[in-house]
Amino acid sequence: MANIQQVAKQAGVSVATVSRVLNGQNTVSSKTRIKVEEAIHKLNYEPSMLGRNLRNSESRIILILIPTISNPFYLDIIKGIENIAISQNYNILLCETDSNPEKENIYFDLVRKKMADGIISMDPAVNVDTLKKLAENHAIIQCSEYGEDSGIPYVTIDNEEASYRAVKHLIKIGHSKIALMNSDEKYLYARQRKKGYQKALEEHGIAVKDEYIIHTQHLGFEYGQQAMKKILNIEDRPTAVFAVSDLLAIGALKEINSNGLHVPNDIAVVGFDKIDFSNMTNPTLTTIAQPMHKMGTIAAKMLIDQIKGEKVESIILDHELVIRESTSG
Amino acid sequence: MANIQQVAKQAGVSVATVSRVLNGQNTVSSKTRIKVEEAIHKLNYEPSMLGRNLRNSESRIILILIPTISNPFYLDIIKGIENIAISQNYNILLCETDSNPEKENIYFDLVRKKMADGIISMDPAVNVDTLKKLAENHAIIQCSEYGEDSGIPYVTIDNEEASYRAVKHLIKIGHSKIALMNSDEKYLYARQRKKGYQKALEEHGIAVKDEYIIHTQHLGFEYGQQAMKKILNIEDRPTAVFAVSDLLAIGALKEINSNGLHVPNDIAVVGFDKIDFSNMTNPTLTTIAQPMHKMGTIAAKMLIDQIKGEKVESIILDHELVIRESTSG
DNA sequence: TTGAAAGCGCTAACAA
DNA sequence: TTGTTAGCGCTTTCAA
Repeated sequence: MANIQQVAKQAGVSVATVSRVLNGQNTVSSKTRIKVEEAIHKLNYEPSMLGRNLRNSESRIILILIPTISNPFYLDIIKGIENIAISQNYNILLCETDSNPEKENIYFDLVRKKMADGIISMDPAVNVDTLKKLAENHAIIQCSEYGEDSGIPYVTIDNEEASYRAVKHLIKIGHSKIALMNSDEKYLYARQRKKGYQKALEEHGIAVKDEYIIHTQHLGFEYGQQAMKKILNIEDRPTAVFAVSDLLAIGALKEINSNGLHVPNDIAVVGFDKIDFSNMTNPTLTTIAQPMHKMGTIAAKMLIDQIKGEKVESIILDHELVIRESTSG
Repeated sequence: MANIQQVAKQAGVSVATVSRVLNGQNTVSSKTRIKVEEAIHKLNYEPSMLGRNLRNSESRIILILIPTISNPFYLDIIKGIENIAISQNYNILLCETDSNPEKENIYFDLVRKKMADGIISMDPAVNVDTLKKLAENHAIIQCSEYGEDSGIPYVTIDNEEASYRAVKHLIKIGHSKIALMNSDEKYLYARQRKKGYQKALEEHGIAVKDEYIIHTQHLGFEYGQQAMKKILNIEDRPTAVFAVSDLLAIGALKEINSNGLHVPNDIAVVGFDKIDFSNMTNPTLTTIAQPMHKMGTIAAKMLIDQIKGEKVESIILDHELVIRESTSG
């Protein structure tokens, strides 16, 4: 493993010149450049990021904080981030927090210790206070999820509006007994989506029944199944369910089927996220599509701008209601 | 952002002493230690990994190479790797190659340039020659997929045996017209699983029919649907399908259902991988469970041993046939 | 157009 | 038990 010294020696130039060639500076005569390039080739030299990073006080690593990699919702966002990152010579450290403050802190330490240049947080359970403090000295962007008045830039969709449209769709096709399968309301998006649900009902003169609103601890299949069990046991059984996540909705689908009921004839189901699986179920799932890839690219661009020291503004992106079999007999 | 110099000054000691405290060496008197710790606290000091890494010629970063993050098969393996890595103070760079040599090379460069200490490769499409060359100077482990005589240590399961058991199960429950939905045979695992399929058939005196063997380009859901279309069009239609991936099997399930046929009454289906979603389908999917989490932890341990300069041996782990509704009416 | 030299922040060998 | 100092590999300022 040769270093820059040896290359310089081999080429008969100074290390400064080698560095100039390495960084494509045009203050090097082509004769010297060729000598250097030959030396590099001959010694099979690869510049060390370790030295460069220390010198430049940067790591060229970006942290992505997600609660779990098991939710496919994040996949496209990550791909979006990755596209931009790679094109700008950044690398991505994918960090699963399990919504656990201790694990979270391990990753925060990475930026405190300069192992990472910035963070894109997608964890709704993130400790906003810690994040705020960190944001004083480091580049941070919130993606999809955000703390209400954290002052940290975010890119997201209008959750209330999306939820409102989903429920309105159910009302339009004739439902009035609509259950909401929500996650914990400690999360902002959960509160926003509940608002949209309420707004749609109220706008159509439908009373909001507390017993129709079920909360789940996490956004997994099994939680959707469990929640659906409860819904099926409600005396005045709902004829439609709006779940705030496709994984929940798919769990609900499964539970409804297992009970010999039919979707959408007996119960219509709407999900949220448009994950790949939502098209593989039987019936396919009506859902809200977020512009995930775009959200990722924008978040990455915002973060990199921030790392460069530029000021960035929060953005709210459009969403789309995708109507499929689970709401159309 | 204070550095070690300033801490030393503040504490009235040398940088060496601060470094000793930082690294928990017990050659520091508790009086001095306390002075240093106070200084650290007062200055809000965080040691820079950049300096430490350069000095120690390490990055404490491990690369995981996967073809795509969209296949949930990798999730548990990654979690296993992560567990070990974090406990040993390593971080993980998740690298999606898209089975594209150029993208692959970007990531290989990371280890060439010391930005990463080693690689766990799970990409069946990886260029084995490049990998071999890289392995001369760097720590590399192959996980799940491996080059036959690359000389690079691997951890995997016995694919032929697993496949053999899956097909034998289908034979035992009365099938003799069994299709194989395989991926491209340029992949070793595809060849091995085909062998197991053939072995099971031959052992029971069932002729292997070429037209019953369908190849797909990728392991996505849609590819399973397409392949199933072909199988349904075979004149002497198979009564069972063994797919080498759950995603393919789920696509097959969907296609069979869409054609008004019943699983398993008309056609039985077996998958491979036991991804989470394989339990959410209707019917639930019979499949081969690989010990994914364990595979991940072992791969990580092997890699870290290798980074430390130890010699490591390849390992073959057990698998399990999980019988569910798609093969039991 | 090139080189000498300082320094990024840390660890560890050696000396005291 | 502590301090001095060299040096990990690189970039960049300054001078030539």
